[in-house]
Formats: sequence, structure tokens, C-alpha cells
Amino acid sequence: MTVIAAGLDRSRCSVAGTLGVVGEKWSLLVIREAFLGVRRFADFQANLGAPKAVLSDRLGTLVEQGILRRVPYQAEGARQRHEYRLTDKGRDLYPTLVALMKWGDRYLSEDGIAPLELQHADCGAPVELELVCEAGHRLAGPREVRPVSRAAAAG
Amino acid sequence: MTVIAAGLDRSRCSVAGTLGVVGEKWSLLVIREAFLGVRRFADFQANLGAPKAVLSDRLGTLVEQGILRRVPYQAEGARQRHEYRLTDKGRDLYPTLVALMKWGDRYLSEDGIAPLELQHADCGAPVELELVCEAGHRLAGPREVRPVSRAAAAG
DNA sequence: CCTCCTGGGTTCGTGCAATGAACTGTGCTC
DNA sequence: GAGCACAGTTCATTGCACGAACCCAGGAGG
Repeated sequence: MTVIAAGLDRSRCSVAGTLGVVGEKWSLLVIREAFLGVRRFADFQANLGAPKAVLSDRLGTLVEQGILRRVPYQAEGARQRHEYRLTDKGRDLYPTLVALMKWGDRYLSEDGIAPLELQHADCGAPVELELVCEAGHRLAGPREVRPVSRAAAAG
Repeated sequence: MTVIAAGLDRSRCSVAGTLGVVGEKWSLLVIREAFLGVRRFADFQANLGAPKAVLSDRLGTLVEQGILRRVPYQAEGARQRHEYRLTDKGRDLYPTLVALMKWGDRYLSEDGIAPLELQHADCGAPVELELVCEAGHRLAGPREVRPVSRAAAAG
């Protein structure tokens, strides 16, 4: 039995790091809304139902982290305000959200119907998330993956 | 400006649902450990540094949710105990973890070196996560995806 | 000019939930 | 039959999330 875990340094694990940034309860939901086109404070609040204080804090953190940026805008006949938009760094969280969504679609939807389908804008076919290696092979699951520690020369 | 968000029903969004199951601080880290081969309470605790009470609660929740299962085992010269193993449902969270890891690798590793590399066990090439559609096209990002609500017929 | 309204927050009191330390309990070894 | 190791539970404390209330800036309306 291979206990891969032994030689690995998880003090600076990327999973833990990422969760430290976006792992709080509302963060990924805020980002989901952002992907759906939401930009304004009140809309985030209405769609998520999060308390204003928490939402304000999360938006601030996400801006600090460079995942969202504040952009000034001016609605007609209103004073200038600012909205929140995804940066490239934020946009790169898309696969994470898709992965969460796909899992929920499979295991949580009662009637087996996914609430939201993702279609390829060009051809209309459903979008999937796949594990592939650089040699082009498609991987079926974790069993076909070998984790290799980089930092320490372990095992 | 397309506000996609308007017609969508997020009360039963799969992202929110999944986060409800594994979105707590330690849950995904427990699952990460499980993928790395950790099975026993004390090892989870040592590797994660989580308080025992929380860890006990999380493990229980994950078992309840069918993500882990308790399996009896008997170490030589010790009394029977049980360990925690991933179910298929849990194993299907692998893409989620990989997505989190890849993002962290890109944006959080200081020296640009990922702490952990995933290799295809068969050929040794690095493993990536890709968005593809069923027609076989590779998608570069969220801009090439069109979200379509299933439940409500929203304009 | 004065007031209301609306968007975008901040402040505050409460309560639950996370934390770490201490305790329990069981079966094996000595 | 004492001690030990593993696998938890219990408990007191701390912190953070929550919801309600309040604040502020600028237009609109009178």
C-alpha cells in the first residue's frame, strides 16, 4: 500500500492556499455571480441573500486578492458608482466553478436534471471538464494520476 | 450588455449545493488527504492540524454524505479500528481538487514552482484540466461558454 | 432650500460555530 | 493490572457570521 502522503509538504499546498483565498462560504458564490454577469453590489446581495456586511467584506477581499477589480461607472442621471468585474486571475477560477457545478449536477440534482447547462457558444454542444495529460491521453480518474513532490526530494 | 443572470434560478444552483456539502473550511482538505492516501484519524489530524472535534465532525459529515465510508481494519497487534476511504462519489471530487490546485499553482506559488506535480501514471506527462465540448472542441475560457437555464423557460 | 429616495455601504448586538485543552474509553502489551 | 496508543467526546473560550439599524452622497421633486 503506497502511502504517497508521507513525503509531501502540505504546508504550502496549493489546494490549501487557494481555499485560503476563495474558500470562505460566500467567496465562490460571489465569483459564480460574477461569471453570470453580475457586477453591482445590490445585485450580488439580491441574488445571494448574503448579509451586506459579509458581502462587503468578501468583495473587498476579492479585490485585494486581485480576483475582482472595482471599475467606476455612471448610470444615466445617477451619481458615479463602481462595480466589480473579474480580472484574468478571477476568470481562471472558471474550471473550479465548473468542477463544483458538475459534481453537484451529478449528485445533488433530485430529478437528474442539471439546473444550468453549459454549452459551447460556437457549436452548442454541452461542455465538460476533462483530465488530460500533455501527451494527449484522456484520464478516467485519480487512479491514473501519480502525484510527485517538487520541493523536497522525498521517497 | 447581456445580463445572463436575470433568468436563472440559483436557489438550487449546483455550485451552492456542492459548497453546502464540501464547502466548509476543512472538508476539501480532508478529501485532499484522502486522495493522497491518508485513511486514519490520527494521520488526518497530524497532516491537517485541524482540531480533533472539528475533524471528527467533518469526517462524520462526509461519511453521512456518502463521500467517505468507514471501513474496519486491524493493525497487527492492535485492536480493531476503522479507517476512512473515498467512495466513488468522493472520488468524483477529484477534478474540483485539481482545479483548485492548478489555480493555486499559477497564482500562489512564490517561486513559480508547483509544490506538487500530477503525472499521468502511464506516460509520465503532466496532467491538465481542460474544458471541452462533446463535439471535441477545446475551450479557452468562460467567454466561449453559454450558460442555459434548464428549469425555468427564461427569456 | 429642504426633503425624500436610492445605491452602496458601515456599525452594532447577538448567537452559533471553530478552537485547543482536557477528559474518556477500549483493548493490547508488558 | 498498569501503562500506552488510538480515536474520539466534552468543555470553556474566542471569533466570525448574521440581520437590523444606521449613515452618507447626490439627484429628483416640490
